[in-house]
Amino acid sequence: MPNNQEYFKSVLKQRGLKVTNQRAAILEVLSSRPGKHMTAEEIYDCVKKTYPDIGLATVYRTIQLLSELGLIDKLNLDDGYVRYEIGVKKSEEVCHRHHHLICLDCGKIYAFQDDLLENLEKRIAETLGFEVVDHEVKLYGHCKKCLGHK
Amino acid sequence: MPNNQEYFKSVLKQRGLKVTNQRAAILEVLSSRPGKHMTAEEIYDCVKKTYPDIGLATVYRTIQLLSELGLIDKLNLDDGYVRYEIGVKKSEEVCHRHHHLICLDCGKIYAFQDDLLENLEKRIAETLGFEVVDHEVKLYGHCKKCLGHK
DNA sequence: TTGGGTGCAAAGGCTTTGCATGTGA
DNA sequence: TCACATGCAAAGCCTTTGCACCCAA
Repeated sequence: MPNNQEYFKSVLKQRGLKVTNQRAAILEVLSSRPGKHMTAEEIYDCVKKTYPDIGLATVYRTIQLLSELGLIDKLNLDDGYVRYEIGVKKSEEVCHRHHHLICLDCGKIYAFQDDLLENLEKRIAETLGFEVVDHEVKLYGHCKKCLGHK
Repeated sequence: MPNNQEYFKSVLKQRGLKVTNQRAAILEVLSSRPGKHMTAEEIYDCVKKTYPDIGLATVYRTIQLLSELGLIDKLNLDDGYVRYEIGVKKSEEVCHRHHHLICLDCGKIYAFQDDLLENLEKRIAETLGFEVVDHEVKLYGHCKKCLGHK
């Protein structure tokens, strides 16, 4: 994913931060697995294959940085792990975060986009005076595959 | 909230579990604060006023139990604490969980009900074959009060 | 050269668990 | 009576932090 790497480098330089092999390797791991939600430990294990000397602390520090830069998205499934996936934002415009379908049977996570919430947010702004700037939607249920197995 | 307490007792007995003072006290704390989202520590501090000998472990064990029984709802704001609030379910029918508006400025949490998601869920079932049974929606932004302060 | 970055180990902080004692039914 | 519940303290577990060394710019 050279696009991501180039953009990544420019953002870092812009902030006076350094482009290190570790940071590039971590971004590469996530970039090469779009839609995959990885824990810090999983990222650590993957990066170690190409960069054996990396430390877990660096992984934590880097995913926090990448998250702040908006390059990766955070997902919390309340199972004790915070997961990360490569961001889908392609422009500088406001990009509504995609939502997640979580299968209660197999644990698989599906993503979907929907603009339905825009109406809701508009209504909330009108009635409650609350200005929504971000949202997180998680739908739990049973996926097609697991329903078929019954 | 005698209604909650009665229902609570019947559910426990039904499962062969005991109605202890500690459990009743914890439920009472949450019942008397509808819409308030409390951490385990906050519940612990409140319960200690009426039941000084209670242990923090009991609070954790009880909120887990109450959550499994569907009497209280869990809310995770990703700040390191899991919060709980008294459930709003009043009947045995499927009751869609209410949603939360979280102010990024003052941290206050507002609740709202909306049936908008039903359309979305129906569409997801039709197009993806995914059967939604529960959902969690969090909207982040700026509340009326904080917007006024600017 | 040099200030940010990294690795390692230790510390943090919320939550769970083991075990002996207590108690509701 | 007796299985379930509680309190205390210790352990678990994910994540963060301190510090000396390293390295991209």
